[in-house]
Amino acid sequence: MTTLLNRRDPGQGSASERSPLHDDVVDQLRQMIIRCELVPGERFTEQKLVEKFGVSRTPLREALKILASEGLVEMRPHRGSSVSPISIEEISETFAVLGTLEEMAGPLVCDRVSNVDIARLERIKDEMSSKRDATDRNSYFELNVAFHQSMIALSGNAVLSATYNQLFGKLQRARYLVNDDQNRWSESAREHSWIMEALRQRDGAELSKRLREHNSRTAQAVLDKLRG
Amino acid sequence: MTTLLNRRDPGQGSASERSPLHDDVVDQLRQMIIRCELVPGERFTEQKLVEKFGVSRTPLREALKILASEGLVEMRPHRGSSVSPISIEEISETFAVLGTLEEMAGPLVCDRVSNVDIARLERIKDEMSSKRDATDRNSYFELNVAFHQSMIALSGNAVLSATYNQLFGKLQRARYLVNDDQNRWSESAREHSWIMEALRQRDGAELSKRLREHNSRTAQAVLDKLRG
DNA sequence: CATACATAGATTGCATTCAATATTGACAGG
DNA sequence: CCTGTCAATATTGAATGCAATCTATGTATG
Repeated sequence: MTTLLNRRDPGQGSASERSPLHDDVVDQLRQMIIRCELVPGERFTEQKLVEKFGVSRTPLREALKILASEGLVEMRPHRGSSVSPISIEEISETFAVLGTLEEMAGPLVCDRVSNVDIARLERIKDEMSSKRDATDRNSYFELNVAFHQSMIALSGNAVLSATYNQLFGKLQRARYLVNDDQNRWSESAREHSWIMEALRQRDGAELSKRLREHNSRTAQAVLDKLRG
Repeated sequence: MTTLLNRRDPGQGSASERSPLHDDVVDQLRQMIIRCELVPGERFTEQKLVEKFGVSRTPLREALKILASEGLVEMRPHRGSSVSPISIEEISETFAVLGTLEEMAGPLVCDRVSNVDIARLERIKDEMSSKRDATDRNSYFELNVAFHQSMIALSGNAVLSATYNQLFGKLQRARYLVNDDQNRWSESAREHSWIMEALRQRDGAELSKRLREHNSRTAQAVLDKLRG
């Protein structure tokens, strides 16, 4: 492959929708980091990445800056960039904050959620279950992201939602390392069902409780795996 | 003034501490935006900023990208950058999230805070009071930032702290527009004292409650001002 | 007179070049 | 043999130049 980029060229579609180059680089790099194709701590020279992606240093560096602001890469002046190491401490702290945000969202979501919204979430959950034996865990991952982020988005608080998504993203790598655990997998599916049940009943307090429980269990599983 | 930048040149001090150019630009621009010297919504061409700061377009653009990730500027492809408008909705939502994070921090802080920490916060609070009649509100502002951010930092959860600081930063502009209200000013000073009292007693639940109360009142004052 | 289109100017996106800094390796001194 | 210093190389930081895109003005047409 001469370039990793596979850009959508608007061609005739609604023109002027061409995305900046660095956005594509960001997306590609983010995925590679989340999927641990770039191992945590690994240092990369700009030259290597330039060759890999087939772009010049300017958009590449813009991409690195963005990923740095997301916490996925670290940049030290004059010393290059590297993939952020996975810190168990940081993972643990992130789970704690996410749990609090989910708890906050519970009542807000129940106040606003429509039947259509619930149906959408059910579909996502069911599709996730159908991927039970999936050989490729990437689609399961995407669905899990969609489930949780869609849920929080229903709170109607865009700042909450954006903050949540940002922190959620920082956990993806750690989750990825762990999601081959079949026990935790089915446990998680059950918890998703409980969560949906509370949502259908519009019981905000109960939804908060179950979200936190789910968060707590997931954190436990991820951290156990990382430590063991 | 030929350039707005006033860089610290390491000279002989611990060498190699030279910060990248764009960091200085970021700091300057951030302050100008927070202090509303650049009015919300205002569009700026890169050329203008290049002349103002005396740097080339490359570091300037890097600076804009960073501020965009902080939510202070908006960049649209091929259409340039502008100061993010202040949205009352967004301000309100941000206060809500901050309140939740402070509530989360309360018990954590009380579990870990030392007498030295408390003394440091007291000093900040007292200094803030001494700036009561300050003609320049900038130092009051800095102290208020220090008070709240130092408090949350004592939680020991670095992710919580970073998230809090980021959101706090997005509110600074709105606060700045409001802080000439003398009534709210003295009310706020009293609330700070109450907060310190709960902290001295290491009463986590009470600290959470008072932090949320303070947050709620501040939000009310800011939003009232913005609406009126 | 209003609207659509075309062209010129302005502005941003990307590539390349030049400068500053860090890293590596060799060599001299202890 | 180890350690500290200095030079050579590699790498990042900043500036400049070129190409692509948008915006604004003026003209033609209904």
